[in-house]
Amino acid sequence: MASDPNIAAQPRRSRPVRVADQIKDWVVERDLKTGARLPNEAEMIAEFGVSKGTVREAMRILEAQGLVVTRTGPGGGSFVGEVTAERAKSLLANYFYFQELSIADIYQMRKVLEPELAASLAGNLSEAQLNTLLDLAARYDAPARNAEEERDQHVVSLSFHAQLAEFGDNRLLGFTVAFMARILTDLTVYRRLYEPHNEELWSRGRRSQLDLVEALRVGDAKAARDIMRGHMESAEKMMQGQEAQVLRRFMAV
Amino acid sequence: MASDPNIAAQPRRSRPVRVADQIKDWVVERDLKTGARLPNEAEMIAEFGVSKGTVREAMRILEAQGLVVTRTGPGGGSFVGEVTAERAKSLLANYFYFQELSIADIYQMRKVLEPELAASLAGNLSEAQLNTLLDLAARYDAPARNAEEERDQHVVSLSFHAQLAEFGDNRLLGFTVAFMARILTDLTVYRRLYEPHNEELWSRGRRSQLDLVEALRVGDAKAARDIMRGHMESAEKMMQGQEAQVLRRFMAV
DNA sequence: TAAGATTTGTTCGTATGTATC
DNA sequence: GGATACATACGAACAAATCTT
Repeated sequence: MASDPNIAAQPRRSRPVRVADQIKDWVVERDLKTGARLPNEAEMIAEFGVSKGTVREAMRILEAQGLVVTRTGPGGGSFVGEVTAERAKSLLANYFYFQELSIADIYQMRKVLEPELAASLAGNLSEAQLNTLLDLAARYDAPARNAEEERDQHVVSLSFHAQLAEFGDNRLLGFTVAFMARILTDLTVYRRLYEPHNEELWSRGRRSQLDLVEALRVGDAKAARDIMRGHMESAEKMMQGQEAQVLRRFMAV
Repeated sequence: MASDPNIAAQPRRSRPVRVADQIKDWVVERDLKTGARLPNEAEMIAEFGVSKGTVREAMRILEAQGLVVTRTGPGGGSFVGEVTAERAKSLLANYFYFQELSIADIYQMRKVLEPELAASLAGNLSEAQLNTLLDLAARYDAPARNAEEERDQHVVSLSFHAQLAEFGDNRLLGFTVAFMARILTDLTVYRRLYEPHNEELWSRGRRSQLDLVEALRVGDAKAARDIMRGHMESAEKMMQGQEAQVLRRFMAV
């Protein structure tokens, strides 16, 4: 109910922050849903007894967290805005900007989560969903001819996994898998020049995605898990071989 | 380098968010570290050619994301502020406020991640760290006598897992495990009145934590993994029996 | 302790932009 | 196109916090 679970003595909260907290409480108390209308500026000024500037700063705080959206014009105003997965990923990425994440760290999680996700999807996907996956796999049916093409294939390959994550019912698992795909997408790859393109690894990776879709179609959870586990192990090897590093940057919200 | 990876046509960005983005770019370009000083209000007004109110709204946006902190007085101003794990958890929790998370969802992930974490810690903890874990375990060495005590034990038990998460080197794995512990801590438990306290489950849970610490001490990764897996399975059963539901609320940042 | 300097915090009045009718 | 109802942005003044002397 309250917006502050740990009521530890804060250093001091500025007025805009306190107003933002009050609005959060206001929303939770009334159990307002996405799209519900909030009081307009003038009403908030009266309600909280603060100036326009303070109200506006409070709204920017809530907007930055994705909790409200604002529109100008007649019928405009502020509305409860659902936090999108995209925004949540960006905000979380900002945290890891300050952390040292290695390829090994990411793959330690991918190696257990992706197989788990694959197994839980086996037999639960529609024909349309399976075809969506095949379409993505088809977008790199030829070996990359240069570094740029290889990077493109890498990105598409990751969107295959992100798509898989969206198909599941478990929003927590789906979000986590999609977030890792996003981190890997924003990767700077320092490829060693003398490191040749490994065609055998590429064809194994492609093969495993097709096999995976087939296992999902026939509902073979164990096969899906095993295929994905093997795929993750090769993928990690490839990344390590390319001495990939996680790119440090802030994400737009 | 840029703060906007997907340059898709946005509906329109207000001046404060554009200023906030410019400041982010400014920080990334110069590779400013935590604590580095940002230009003061007057300088930003001159630099970006906007009013004081706009600059302040931009700062509130960055503050809400934990990217800057601001202090008043001489020597005050705005500084690059590391996003804390606490804040990241709060922001992420706001996303799941709008999602329907079940106990089963959370435990599908816990059952694979916690054993993985335990295994990776085996043999890598100092005596002091092991003792910290034992201290936490000692805080519920007697069966709960009522619902309130049981809830307290639940919270302390989760802090055991959160502590474990902090001891690891993998920040991604650690954050994810700690985040799940936090969600479970903010749980509303609707215990069925006719459901008696299950003392056997309690003693098994306590036993497994002590066994786990021992396995970690002697460096037996396989035992640590197995113990944790069993512990997770009992914990899920207990939660399901209590018809626990994930509490919906906004988190303070 | 007290005064002064520095920087953010807050208010108010006014004007402009934007979308709907 | 004009009227209306909103948010958006500016500028000047004053308040509060905090550091130094």
